[in-house]
Amino acid sequence: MGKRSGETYHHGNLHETLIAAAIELIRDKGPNAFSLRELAKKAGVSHTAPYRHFKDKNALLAAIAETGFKTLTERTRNAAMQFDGNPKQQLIETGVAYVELALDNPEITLLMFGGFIDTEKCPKENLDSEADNAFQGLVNLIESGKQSGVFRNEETELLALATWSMVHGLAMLITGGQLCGIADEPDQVRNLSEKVESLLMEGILLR
Amino acid sequence: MGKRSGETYHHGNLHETLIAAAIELIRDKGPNAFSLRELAKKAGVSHTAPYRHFKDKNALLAAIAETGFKTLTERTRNAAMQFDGNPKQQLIETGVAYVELALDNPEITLLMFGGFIDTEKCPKENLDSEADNAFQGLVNLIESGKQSGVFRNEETELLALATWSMVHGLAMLITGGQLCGIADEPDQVRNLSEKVESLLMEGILLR
DNA sequence: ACATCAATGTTGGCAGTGTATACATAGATG
DNA sequence: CATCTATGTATACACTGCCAACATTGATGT
Repeated sequence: MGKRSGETYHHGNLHETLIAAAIELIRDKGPNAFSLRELAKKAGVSHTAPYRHFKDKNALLAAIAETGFKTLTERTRNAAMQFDGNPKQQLIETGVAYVELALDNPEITLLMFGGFIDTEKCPKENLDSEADNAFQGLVNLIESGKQSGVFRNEETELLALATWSMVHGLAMLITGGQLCGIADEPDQVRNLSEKVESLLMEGILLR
Repeated sequence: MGKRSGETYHHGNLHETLIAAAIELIRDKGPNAFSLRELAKKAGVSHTAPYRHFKDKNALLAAIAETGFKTLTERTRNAAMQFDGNPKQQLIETGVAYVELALDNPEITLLMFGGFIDTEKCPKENLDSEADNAFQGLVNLIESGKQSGVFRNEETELLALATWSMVHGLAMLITGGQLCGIADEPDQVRNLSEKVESLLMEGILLR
């Protein structure tokens, strides 16, 4: 008998509920101050119920980071799609999307890249399969840009890595609070992202 | 009278001892698994002794991050000094030093930039005074490079931010394990740093 | 020289944490 | 309808950060 959800012994879909509630908690209090017991209370279950769905706290955090990588892939892909056929603009918009996502979700971004999650050795397996997806989109974009003669004929992986480093660095500086006063508001961030990436395109050397 | 350090009731210089021991612990187990009580045991004092020297755990972490920023400033400045009069090389070596420091101290780097420390709002005060120092060195370097006609005549802060983002992003990707297999060994890292920064110099657009 | 004090260290305790173990419930399956 | 398995609960333990009360000591002033 299912009177109202929450009154039954079995929750129904604790798994997704936990992830959603955890994201909320992390948004509020940061990835550090996040506790499984508080999460369980928020979800209305006993404090050991989450262990039926996640091996341990780390696994839950990894699942959340995974969703973060998914939306990162989505958003950057969408941004690129809107300027199909214009690789330069695509690259810029991809970067802007990357940085803007970080600005929108600073705590989740820290969770994704801040070393909160123990990924044994090199995270080539589960978690970073998604991170690789985002990177792969960048690689494809650059490859096609090279073939249409927009980008230099350097190793594609290198060009992609440079671009990734640039936007990732900007994103992490912002979420880490290092750019307070310079990049607080969304329009500041977009403006900065565009300028910085233009520099990467044009180079900073005088010619 | 100081028979041997450790046998006296008063430790003598717990402050520095704690910081040093804490750095060791963090290196071993990461900034997340670091506990004050274990630190106290390692230092040979009771589990509340650290509170005589640091307001709370966060303050201790902040102090450690501070030392990290100090060595970052030192190392990058040294790297730049070795190529005085050659702004382009200076910029490259500064970046390499930045990334290499992160590779040498991944856990401390995560502590510095990974959002482990609660810095109230914008960390303009204590902690980031040092971070600003490192950035200021970069600004000076670029300013002089502009005046000697090596760098483009763009806003100095923007050029500096672009450079910083680039190396910071590369550093964080490495410490975050995102570049496993690509940048594990020191020589790989140096090589990658140089190439990536060269790209920033020359630009990635075909011309 | 001695009393006083502030700095530094210790003991004990509390609430909160992650997680292991044993038990309870209920939806699915034969 | 019996049984199995997935899911949730209760209890317990070691550990954590931190607070309050107390102990020790080197420095200070008279």
